[in-house]
This record gives sequence, C-alpha cells and structure tokens, in this order.
Amino acid sequence: MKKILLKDIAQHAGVSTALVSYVLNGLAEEKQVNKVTAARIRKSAKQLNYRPNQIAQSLKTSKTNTIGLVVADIKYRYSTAITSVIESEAKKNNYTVIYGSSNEDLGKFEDLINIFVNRRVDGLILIPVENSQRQIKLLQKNDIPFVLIDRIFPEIATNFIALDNYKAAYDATEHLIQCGHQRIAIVNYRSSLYNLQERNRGYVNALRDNRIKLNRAYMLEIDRLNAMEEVNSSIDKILAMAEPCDAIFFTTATLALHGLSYLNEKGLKVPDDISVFSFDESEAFKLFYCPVTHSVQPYGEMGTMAVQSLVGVIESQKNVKQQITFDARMINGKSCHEK
Amino acid sequence: MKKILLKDIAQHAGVSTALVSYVLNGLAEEKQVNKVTAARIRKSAKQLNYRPNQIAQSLKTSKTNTIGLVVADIKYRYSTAITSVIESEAKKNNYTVIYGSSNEDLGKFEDLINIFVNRRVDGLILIPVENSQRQIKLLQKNDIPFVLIDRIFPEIATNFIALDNYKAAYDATEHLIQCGHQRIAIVNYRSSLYNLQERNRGYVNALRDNRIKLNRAYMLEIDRLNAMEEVNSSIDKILAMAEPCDAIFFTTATLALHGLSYLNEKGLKVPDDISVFSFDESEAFKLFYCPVTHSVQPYGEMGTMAVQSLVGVIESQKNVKQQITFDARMINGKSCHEK
DNA sequence: CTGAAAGCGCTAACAC
DNA sequence: GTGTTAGCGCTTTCAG
Repeated sequence: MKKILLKDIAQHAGVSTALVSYVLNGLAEEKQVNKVTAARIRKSAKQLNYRPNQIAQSLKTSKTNTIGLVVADIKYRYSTAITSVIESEAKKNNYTVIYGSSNEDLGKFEDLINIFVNRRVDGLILIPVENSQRQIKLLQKNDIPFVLIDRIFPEIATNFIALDNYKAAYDATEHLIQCGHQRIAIVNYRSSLYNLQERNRGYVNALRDNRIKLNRAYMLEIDRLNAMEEVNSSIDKILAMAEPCDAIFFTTATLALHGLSYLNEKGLKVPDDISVFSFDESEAFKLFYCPVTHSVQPYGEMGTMAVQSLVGVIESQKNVKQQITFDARMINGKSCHEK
Repeated sequence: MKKILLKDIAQHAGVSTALVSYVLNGLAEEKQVNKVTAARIRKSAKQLNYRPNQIAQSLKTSKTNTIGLVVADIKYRYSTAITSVIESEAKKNNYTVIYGSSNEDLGKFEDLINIFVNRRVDGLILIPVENSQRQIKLLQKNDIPFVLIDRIFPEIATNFIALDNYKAAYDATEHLIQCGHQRIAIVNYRSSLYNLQERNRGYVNALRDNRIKLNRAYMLEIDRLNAMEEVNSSIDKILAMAEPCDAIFFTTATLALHGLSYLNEKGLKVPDDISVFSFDESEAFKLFYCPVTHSVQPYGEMGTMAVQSLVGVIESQKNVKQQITFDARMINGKSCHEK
C-alpha cells in the first residue's frame, strides 16, 4: 500500500500543499482558508487515510514531542508506578515517552541519555544513578531541558521533583520511639545518593531529639549487589548483640521485603519479637500476616508534576528552576509494637 | 551552544559532507576513503563533539531504529518483566523502545498504535487487548512489522511469542489432582482472551482425563474491574457449597494474590484447609507463610525472542511467520496438600 | 578517492 | 485566499 503524502492529498483536493498543511494543522482560521476548500481538504485526507510523517515534521520544526525517561531499574515499584503516570500524563500533553532503564549503571545511564539526545527528544525525565553529576551538568551546559525525579543532587541547581526524605525518615524513627523502642536499627543501602543519606540523617536526628544515644552498630549498610544475604546477616548481627535491637527501620521496600522474609524464616514474630517500619510500600506486604507500617510516596502527583514541569520548560523555553518537594504519608499497620 | 552539523565538520576537516557521512557511518573502507582523510574527519568529529541528527537520518533512510511496545498494563508483573528484557535486547540490536500502556482499553490501544505508526517506528511488539482483532488485521494490511507477545489470536495468522497456556493449566490441575484433590475450583477472569480461555480448557481436560466430573459451579469468573471483591465472594461461595472445594487454581498471579490475602483474612490455612496453585508468580509470595506452588513463564526468553523475531522481520523484509510457543515451568512450593 | 547536488516529507515565509 | 519554494540535516548517486 502506497504511503499517502501531503502532496497526494493536495492533488486529490486540487490545492497546494501549503493549504493542506494549514488545514490539517488547525491553522485554517488563522490563515483564512476558504471554508469550502478546507472541508474538501479534510475530506480528501480522511478518504485517503492520510498519516502525517512525524519524522519530516520533526525535522522541519525541530520538535519531536518526545520525552526521554530513564529509570534506575524497572523492577523497583517506584519505577513502575512513576512510569505509568508519566506515560499517561505525557500522552495527555501530546508527548510520547521513550524509555530506558539504567539498572543503576552509570555507563548505561550515559548511553541512554546520549541515545535520547541524538533522537532529539524535547526533554528528559531522569532518575539519576549514583555519581552521575558530571552527566547532569553536561545536560545543563547543552541547554537540554530535563527534570530529576526521586533522586536529586543538592549541589547542582536543577529542576526536580523530590520527596522530603529527611522528614519521612525522621517521622518513621520517631514513630518507633513513640511505640516505646530505644534500640532501633536502620537498614540502608551503602550509597552516596542524597535521598538515602537523608534517610540516615532523619534517623540520627530523631534519636538525638528524643535523647536516645546513637549506636553506630545499629546502622547497617547493605551492598546493592548482594542485598538479600547482607540483610539476613545484618539481622543476625543486631539480634546477637549484648543489647539486641527490638525494632528495625528499613529505608526501602526492597530491603524490608528481604528483612521480613528472613524474619519469617527465623520464626520471629512481628511485632511481638521485633517491630518493623518500611520506607515505601511493596505489593508483597499484602501477604504478610501483619499489616506493615510504612510510608508512602505520592507517586501519582510526583509523576504528573514531573511531566508538567518538564513540558513547562520545553514550551516556555524559560529557564525557571522548579524544585518541588513532596511529603510522604505514613500508613499505620500493626508491625510496630506498643510497649 | 550551537549545534554541530555534518557540514561544520566537513568544513573543519576541509572535505565534503559526503566523505564525512561515509566515514562516520563506517563506510570508509567500502568507499575507499583515504586513511589519512578518514582519520582527520574522525578527529574533527570528536573535537567538535558531533552528534548526528537522527531525525534527519531517519527521514532520509526511512528507518527510525525504533520499536513501539504496547503492554496491557505496566502494573502487571508480566509487563514489567517483559519490558525490561525487551528494552535491553532492543538496545543490543541498536533499537530504542517507545512505550505505552493500553490499560486494557481498546481505544487507548488503537491510539497508541496510531501514534507509533505516525512516528514511523520500524515495528511493534504488542500485548493486545481483548477484541483488538480489527486493529491487528489493519496492521497486516498496511504491512507494518509486528509481533504479538503473551496474548494471541488463533484466528489471525501473525508472528507471535506465546506460552502453551493449555498445557500449563492442564499440568497445574493434574498436579492438584495428584495431591488427592477432587473438588478443585478454578478462578479466572471473565474474558474472551484466548490465553485465558486456554487455561480453562486445560483445567477441564485435565479433570476429564482423570475421570473427575466437571462441576460448573467450581468455575468462577471474575470481572477485571472489580477483581478483589469478586475473588472474595467467589471464595465464600465455593466454601459454602454442599461439597465445598478443597483446592483452588488461580489462573493469574493477581487473582492468587487477592485470594491468598482473603484466605489470610478468613483465617484459613494453606494448605491444611485448602490447597492453592497460582498460574504465574508474584513477588508477594515471598512474604506468604507458605511457599506457593506456581507456574512460571520464561519471561527472559520470550522478551528476547520477541525482539529478535521482530528485528528479523524488519531487516529481512521477508514475510515469514514465526510462531513460537514456550512451556511454563512448575515451581513446587508447599501450598498443595498431599492428602 | 572526492565533491556536487538531488532529494526524504513537511512547514512557513513570501509572492501573487 | 492560494500557490511557490526554500530549506530542516542527512544519505547517496553520479560525475569527475
């Protein structure tokens, strides 16, 4: 089946390509096209089932109506949730999303950005990986519109959509304290990522403000590449201490998942033997015998705002800095024992 | 920062744009470009940090190196798993994925395909929605390369990557029978989708082959839009019968998730009170007190094959039909009671 | 070995 | 109101 071009329909309607272009792009009024002619053009287009070649349009207008999205790992619940919102919000704004996952690898992160830039995406939504500051600065230097989401670099002035990780962690810790716990462990990834560091800071400060002495041995650091094993051994460690922990604050849902699964395995009961708080939720909590107390992020709003913020930058070409921070919500389950 | 064009680097290297194009596209040998000139060109390109405009390339070559992927719903584990594999396999083959989710809506499914076609994707990988046959036939008529994955239409001859749903369901049912069950319920979506119908057929035939009388009341149909409630009430129903069921075969992981959660709520013990088999797995099973016996699909291979098959069609332009069917694997947990 | 130039399909300035 | 035409940035034929 032969591809129908603009000039085919111009011919069919007996007019020039300019008129066809005007009419099909909704400029009929503005360009004062004769109503009868316009109708004829629209009819021809429909009849011939015309499909504009968006590649040609993009080349001409230097606008692709495409957003590049790079997530850290599509396996994370956060990525899935955010991707889904971003895609639908983008569609509403007449943008298409092209998509890639860095899998926490800096090289792959850079590759994806390059690919997207070569494809002349109009802008990028990024969940950056650790140590990608250089790449982010490069984007700024090249005037490529982008917005960071979830993970941010406080030392770089960028547009971002973030969570107040400090506050969420502070509140989580304080909640455990209010449940009567003093020996609270925190299980976090070993990472320089600001959002994870902030969770540590929230924990530390909540203890301090409640006059509980910080015990560094209660702060466990997990290697991403070996998370399950390290979570398990960490739990063993904090339970075997002279003053064993009676509560654990997991700073991500994945860590909580590993942890709860291991507690199951060891036959420890939540919350009677040990209290648990999870930063972020997991679908898996649904099958745990006890509702897990956890914080939730406003995925929907974050994703929506990311798109709107980016589209704003793209379409205004203004270089306003939009830095939006959301608060987490706490969902009270039954996994924190009232002493 | 001014965009560097081909002619900028031609100028910088003191040659024509043709030579630059040859060299940067790896045709230096073939076009017998002087090695010294070639080196000079490469150096200029690097020095000026040249980024080819892929839009212009695509317009000229009518090749976008883009694959459009439409999943049914990114919230399904299947979608996530497959998306991740497809993206990375596509990248290996030098394709980028543009992505959309139909959310089981026919209108949105058609929209996405149109958008992707207008963008001149080289091909499509589709998890089609119910009743999308017309749209699929349209693609064939327009000679647009595509491959269906997961869900197929047996009445349309297309390339596809599928699972032998019949066999997997047959095996699942037979497993429950071998555990000593006779009153086995099947909980499935109410849907005309072939893959789900096949699961029913596998169930029915396994019963028949094992001389167990089919009881239609044991076959529950769930409305997708109200799944949780309907699963709950279905479970109530089959337990309240004169001859209550002692085993349930859930035909998707989501259904199993709802079911297990409700069994928890009711205080029923798996497998002592009731056996459970899940078609497909869920991360959530990790937190259930008892390892859930389930089938798993070879996501990785299916996704990889989908890309390879599609790329094969795109690049050969041959119209070979590749129909690939995989078998599910069964993971033995402890959720099926040996009577 | 190298360069000039004709498009790919569309938009939009400009002329009539 | 409408038509002509010059590009957008690249590939590739053809001539030298």
